[in-house]
Amino acid sequence: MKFEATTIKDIAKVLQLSTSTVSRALKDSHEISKETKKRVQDCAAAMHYKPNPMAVGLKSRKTRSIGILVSEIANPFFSQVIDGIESIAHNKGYHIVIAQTRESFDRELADLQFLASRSIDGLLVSVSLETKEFSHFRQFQNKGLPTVFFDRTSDDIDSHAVMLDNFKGTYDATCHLLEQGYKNIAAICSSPFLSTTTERLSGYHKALEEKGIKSNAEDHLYCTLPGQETKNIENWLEKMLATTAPPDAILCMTDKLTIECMRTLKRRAIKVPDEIGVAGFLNMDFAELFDPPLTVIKQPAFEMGKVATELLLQLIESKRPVVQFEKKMLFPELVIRASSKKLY
Amino acid sequence: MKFEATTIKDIAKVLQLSTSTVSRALKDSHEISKETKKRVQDCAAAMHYKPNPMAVGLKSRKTRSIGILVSEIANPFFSQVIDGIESIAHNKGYHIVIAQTRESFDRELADLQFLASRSIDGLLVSVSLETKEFSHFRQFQNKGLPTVFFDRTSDDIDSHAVMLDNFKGTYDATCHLLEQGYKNIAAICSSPFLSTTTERLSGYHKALEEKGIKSNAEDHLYCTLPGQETKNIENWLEKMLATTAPPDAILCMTDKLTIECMRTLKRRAIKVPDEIGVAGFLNMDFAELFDPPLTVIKQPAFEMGKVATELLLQLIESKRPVVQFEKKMLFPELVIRASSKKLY
DNA sequence: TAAATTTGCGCAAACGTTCCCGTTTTCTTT
DNA sequence: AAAGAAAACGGGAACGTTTGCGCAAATTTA
Repeated sequence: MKFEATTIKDIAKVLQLSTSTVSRALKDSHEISKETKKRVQDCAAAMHYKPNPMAVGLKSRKTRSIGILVSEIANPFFSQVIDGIESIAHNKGYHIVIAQTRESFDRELADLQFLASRSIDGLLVSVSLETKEFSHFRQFQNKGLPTVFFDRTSDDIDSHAVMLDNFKGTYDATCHLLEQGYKNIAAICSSPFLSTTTERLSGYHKALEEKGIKSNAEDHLYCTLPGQETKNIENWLEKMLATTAPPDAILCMTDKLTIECMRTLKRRAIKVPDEIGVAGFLNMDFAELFDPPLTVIKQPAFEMGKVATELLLQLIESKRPVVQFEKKMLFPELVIRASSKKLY
Repeated sequence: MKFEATTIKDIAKVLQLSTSTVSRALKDSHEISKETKKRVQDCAAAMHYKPNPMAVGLKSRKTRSIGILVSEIANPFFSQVIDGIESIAHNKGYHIVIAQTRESFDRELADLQFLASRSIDGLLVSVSLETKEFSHFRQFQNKGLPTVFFDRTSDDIDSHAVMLDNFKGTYDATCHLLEQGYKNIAAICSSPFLSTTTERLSGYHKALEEKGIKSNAEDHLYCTLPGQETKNIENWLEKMLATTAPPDAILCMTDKLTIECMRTLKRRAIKVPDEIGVAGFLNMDFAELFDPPLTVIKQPAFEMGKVATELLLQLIESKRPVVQFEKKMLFPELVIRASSKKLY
């Protein structure tokens, strides 16, 4: 199947002009007369002329498209971020091209190659669960690929980044749980190699510390393997409940973990918040409809997508190499609901 | 910022060969000697050669990317579909390029232009809420753009399509509600111009008819305007509850409407299912965690994305124009939970 | 052993744009 | 009125690939 489209040549032939003149006329160049410009532009409109992006790209070495590398498109948080990215990109005339790593480092590597082989002008990345070092990104950055990290990022990479104030998120949530009177707050978190995890853990620890509570690391569950969350939580909970001082509250540090934690508690018929309090990250605007309504830490996901894209476009369109990088921080919102209200 | 990459020319220069030989050697052509091929391929690997997609695209008129046009990326149903699309596309070496209409016909038109101006090899579409006719798609199809519709589609378009058995979805759900003893089942649905809406309505009507119940159209709420769902449902519910025979159950015909309906009921402190039963479309795997656990019609969204993409790639890669079009139908799953269990 | 075929490679055009240089015509300037 | 400048346009190379054709050398066939 082929797709015939009008080119500059077609217009040139119809109007008895050269392709250079047509090209310039379409660009509203000063060295073309008013009348010729009008003729060309009218003709182009009539013939439904659209510049061939690949020809333009080949000349200009620009594609007007930006790549997105995330772990899972269907994760509501990421799809909200992508929504934000698209909204800015669309305004500025950029396409978005998406690849997902499914939390695999190998796929991250492959996708990066795939995207970076000059079919994108810039890259927006949230690294995979398995990613422990960033040399592959640095390599492409050094080759001139503008890159902005969001959500999951790292200190030892020189690049723009947009992230949540993760510390504040868990600090506030933990303080809230403590205020409610919970004494023994356990934590379920993702891979300890993720920046988000360490930041969230330290917010949690800080809050405990301030109350003179020392948290023992055995209370933490690290879900390092993607897809194993349910089983991990199940086993961990069993173990925790059997201890002499079982937790009276759980803080879940990612959306998926919050959901899976609630699911496990429900399956085991453990009442929330009666028997155990729950708070956690969750980026859905209907957490109020849960049983019980969930206390959540909400991220400005859409906003994060927008900010990251603005930074990236700024990078792409800058004339001279950028050496000063910005780290933008966005703020979480703690929405308190029944799941964390201690009943006396 | 520029992005230098090795080209075929560079390899040719290093190896003292012509570009044509290099090109052919990389394609494993039979008219190049074994040794030369090896030299070229080794050299290409060493220099990290990647073919320039735009140059290839310009020659071949293929981009190895497929466009996706949906109303909302962040809608969980669509993001699951996109997940399915990506999984197939990635395997076959295709990029995905996404645009969202935000339910606006004008944006649909603009995005279609944007995508179709030869930067994609094929298109996957779920039309906007406002779309009442399909001539714009037909126009691009006739120009040779392979197009596959999914979810929201139409009978009067000649193209592959993948859709849900919407009739079965609402028929089964309505039968279930009737079996539970609900007598007066109201319906909340989306725009009546959408294929999904009419099909879902007819499944609902058929089930009622079989029980000798005639449904009056005044019981239906049509949410035609995107973003107005909450207000519409609020007003409609108020009106309905004031009638002499208020509904004892509600069937919600899209994910968003199900959520908004539950939210409204909760806000008005109407007990489900005690005062009113609820069932509806919802594509989240944690509907069990709602209060009450929700009876839902689940769509195989991931599967839908996969099937649609397979059809599209088949279309793209077919030698001769395809004239026989397939309509594939996928089946919904009714998951019965507490929200629709009538209490006696 | 001469003719025919095969093997292996290079030349150059093409894909649709852009842009650096001309070249011609018209308009200023002195 | 002659010279210079500006205005308006065309020629053609280049971006990185692919591919039909041509051509020499090596190999097979009669």
